[in-house]
Formats: sequence, structure tokens, C-alpha cells
Amino acid sequence: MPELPEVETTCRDLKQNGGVNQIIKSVDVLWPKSLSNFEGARLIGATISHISRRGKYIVLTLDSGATLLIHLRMTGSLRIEPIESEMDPYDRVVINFENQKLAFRDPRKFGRLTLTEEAAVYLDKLGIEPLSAAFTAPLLFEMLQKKHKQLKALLLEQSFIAGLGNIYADEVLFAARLNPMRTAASVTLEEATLLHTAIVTILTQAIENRGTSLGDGKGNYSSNGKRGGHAARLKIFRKQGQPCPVCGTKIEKIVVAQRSTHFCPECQK
DNA sequence: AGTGGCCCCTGGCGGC
DNA sequence: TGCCGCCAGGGGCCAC
Repeated sequence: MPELPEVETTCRDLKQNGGVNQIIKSVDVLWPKSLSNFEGARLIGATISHISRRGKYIVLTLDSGATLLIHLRMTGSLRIEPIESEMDPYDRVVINFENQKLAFRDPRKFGRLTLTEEAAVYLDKLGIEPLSAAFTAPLLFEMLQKKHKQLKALLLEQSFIAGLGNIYADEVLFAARLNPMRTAASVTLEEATLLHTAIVTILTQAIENRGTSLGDGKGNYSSNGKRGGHAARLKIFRKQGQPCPVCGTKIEKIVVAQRSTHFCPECQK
């Protein structure tokens, strides 16, 4: 469940439900490739002292000074539950504390846990945090001016802005009335300002709604066992064939940067 | 620098 | 019902 609002929601739930300040007693590794660069046993005895988010990474700071980075990719999710809870068939790594456990569930097995002494090596590659004070409209305009990529492809690039994914990229471009195929450098200051507002507003609202949960509710795309409520607020994503909520024109679905892209051909010029 | 293709994986869904 | 191809909220790597 992977975009910024869903990762942020996961982090908040972890903090609230007891992921912090417990000694790791054992680690069950059901799918070894979920651990990108270490053996599960290396976590035994450690304590997670702090939980934060950077882009789509969940950043777990250990008392040892090392950092455990978790990237959920397409279908990963985390849940904290009592130690005696039944395992899920898609659990790939389970970190056991005394009375609780932290389960990493990931049907498609794309997600990764990385243990590192140098978290900056991974996190410094990321672009600006869109909900930080440093992210301003003039700065976005300046950033766009230097790029000749299509807007959709650029918004998906984590080294540009960290945290946007396919859903929110389409939603913010629709809100800003910008065509996904437009070249970034063609965006005016006024348009960049609209885009900035759209990014900040939509991500903030999505977090308030605990993210977007797609699918049938059987859990494939839900986090922490709870469903995010933002799906009902989506205006353009996977609405192809339906009338644009603004002008009624039929919403189109195309491919940009190898990703399905939804837009209104009338509103987004 | 930007683009396009492939790969990592599994499950759900629409079409026949 | 059964099978098949396509699609999927991500991102790394490689060739051009």
C-alpha cells in the first residue's frame, strides 16, 4: 500500500499500537528475499526506539544506532498484534517481541526490509518531502523548469518529490488541471502554484482519511487490518469511461511512463 | 537527461 | 465452470 498517505498511516498505527520500546526476541523469516541485506537473527536483542517516515520508507531507528528501513512496494503492509495471533499465509517476516509481534505481510513479495548503519545512503537519494515547510510553490516551479520529462513521469520519480505514486500523481494533476503528458518545463508559475496546492491538499486529506484502500476488502491492499477511507474521494484514478466530475467529458485512460494514467482531456490541457 | 523494455511475484478479474 | 491473458498502489537495471 504504498504511497505517502498509506505509509504515513502505517507509521502512525505502529507508534500507537506499541511498535516502540520492546526488545526483539526472535525473527521468523518466511521469505528470505524480503530481507535485502541481512539475516533476521541480527535483529534479536534490539529495540525499536523511534518510528518515522521518509518518502515511502518506514524508518525504524534501533537503539543500537542502526536503522531498519521498510519499503512496502506494491502490496506490503505491517501489523502489530498479540504474539499468539494466527499467522497470515502472506506474512513474509515476523518480528517477535515479548507479548506482541510485528508482521510484514506482502503477497507479491516486492517489499524489502533493509538493515543499515548508514540510513542516509538510502534516504538522501530521495527528493523533497512534499509536506515539509521547505516545499513551496516557487521552489516547485524552479524544480520543474529544469526538467524536460512528462509531468506524470516526473511526479512518480522519488528523487524529485518523495512519496507520490500512481494514484496521487493522477489525482494532483487532475486537481491542478495539468495534462500528464505536458513537459515539466512548460509549466508556468501559476500552474506550478496550482500543482503545489494540489499536492499538499490532497496528500493531507488522504492522510486524514487514513489513505486509499483499493480492491474488494479481502485485505490484499488494506493496511493494519483497517481500510483507508480515501478511495471514495478519488476523482480520476480508475474512473476511465466515467464523466469528469468537473465538465462531464469522458475520462480517458492512457499509458505514460509505463504506468496507467487517468485524465480528463477537456480539463487537463 | 530522458525513454522504453524487462524483471521481480502473486492474485483477481474479464472474456471466451 | 475452466482456462488465459491482462492488469496491478513500486522501483531497479540496462540499452539506446
